[in-house]
Amino acid sequence: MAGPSEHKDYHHGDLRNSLLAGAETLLRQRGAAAISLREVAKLAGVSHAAPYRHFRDKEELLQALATVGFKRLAQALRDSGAKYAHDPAAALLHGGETYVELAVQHPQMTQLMFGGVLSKENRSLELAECGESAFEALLELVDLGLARGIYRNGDRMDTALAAWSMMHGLSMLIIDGQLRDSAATQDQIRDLARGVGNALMHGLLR
Amino acid sequence: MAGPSEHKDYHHGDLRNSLLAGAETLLRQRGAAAISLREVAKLAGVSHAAPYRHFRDKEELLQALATVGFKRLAQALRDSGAKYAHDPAAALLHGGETYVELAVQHPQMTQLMFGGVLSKENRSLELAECGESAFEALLELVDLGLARGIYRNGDRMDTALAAWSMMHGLSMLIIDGQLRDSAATQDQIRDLARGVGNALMHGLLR
DNA sequence: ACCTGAACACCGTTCAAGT
DNA sequence: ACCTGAACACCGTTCAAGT
Repeated sequence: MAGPSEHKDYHHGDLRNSLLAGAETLLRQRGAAAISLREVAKLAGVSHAAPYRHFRDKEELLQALATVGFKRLAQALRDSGAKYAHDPAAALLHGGETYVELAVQHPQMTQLMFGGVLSKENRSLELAECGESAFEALLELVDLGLARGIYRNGDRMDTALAAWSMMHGLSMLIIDGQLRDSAATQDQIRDLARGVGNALMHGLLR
Repeated sequence: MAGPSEHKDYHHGDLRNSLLAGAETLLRQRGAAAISLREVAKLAGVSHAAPYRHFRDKEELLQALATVGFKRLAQALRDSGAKYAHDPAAALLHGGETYVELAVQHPQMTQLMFGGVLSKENRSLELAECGESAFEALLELVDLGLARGIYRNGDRMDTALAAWSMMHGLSMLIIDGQLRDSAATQDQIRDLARGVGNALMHGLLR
């Protein structure tokens, strides 16, 4: 578990990953806004200027961190597709539930990914790719249903966007504390996700 | 247009509102994260310690600013209800479109209101009341439809939450730039809102 | 190559002091 | 009552200098 180098001069063989690990700790503990490059450097046992050898600026470190979140999300959605391949409606519903549960379990990460923390321009290629990969995982869930003809609308984008909006909106409302009274426990959150999932599938109208 | 006082000693009869106006300017120009109390004070022509006479800390100023946004939102939803009182489905759809348009027109304000900028605890009474007032305006839109029996689910909370989640999610995805390609123009945004509104009303399933 | 330490221009917040 | 100016402990970023 010790560092790969025995020299005293350079404390790290892999400072970049040490910095990312420290940043994720701060993210979990105190949120994206409380991540300071100087504290991340201190956690890694290095001077406050050292991070600039590995990241152009703070933004680049935050983008690298958000990438982890998008990878996690894409994987979870693909798992839903694999698990319910025989029942495409259940696959989409389960994917939605998973989306909300993941967001609520990692609220700070979700806010970093979707909360306007990162600049809209200058997004790194890797971040863009991981975001698109997560969206593609959703599209594949939709395609399962389209292949069986279960959806009213044949446009995969329309169907995917409606599902994404519904589950994303519920997630953000819970995370931001707008539903504090009715989303306190994990059971309540699952029920909320199922409720809006049901409305998504069958519609509000009689 | 000049200050209400002729004295040179105190530049403001209403420093509190001058500070709020300056903060809103910074919010629009550069986002919530870029609001600094020191710059707000400079915009009002006052020392950097003066704001502390009117706000306990930066958080309190930001909360006062977010209150304005919630009032605007509540009013817009009530207008939809008044305009389409005879057609409750249209009222809810129009309310949803308005929600998205308002969010896209004021992205920085929306992120201040819903983006995890404000602390979840210590929310001022006024902010909480304005948030609840906006939610009540949504519930009244739902009640119009319940009175005519148009909804499958008789629970007003379930219906309201599904509608809110859908429109809130779409708004946040657009604002955060996740739909950059397909939400560039105002017309495209209206079409997206109508598309998910249609899915909300009729459901994804055939 | 990789890191340090000083420096610069910022922050939020506090507090004695002025009028 | 209302505001100022100095002070403190932080920031992100840059850069000459060390090994």
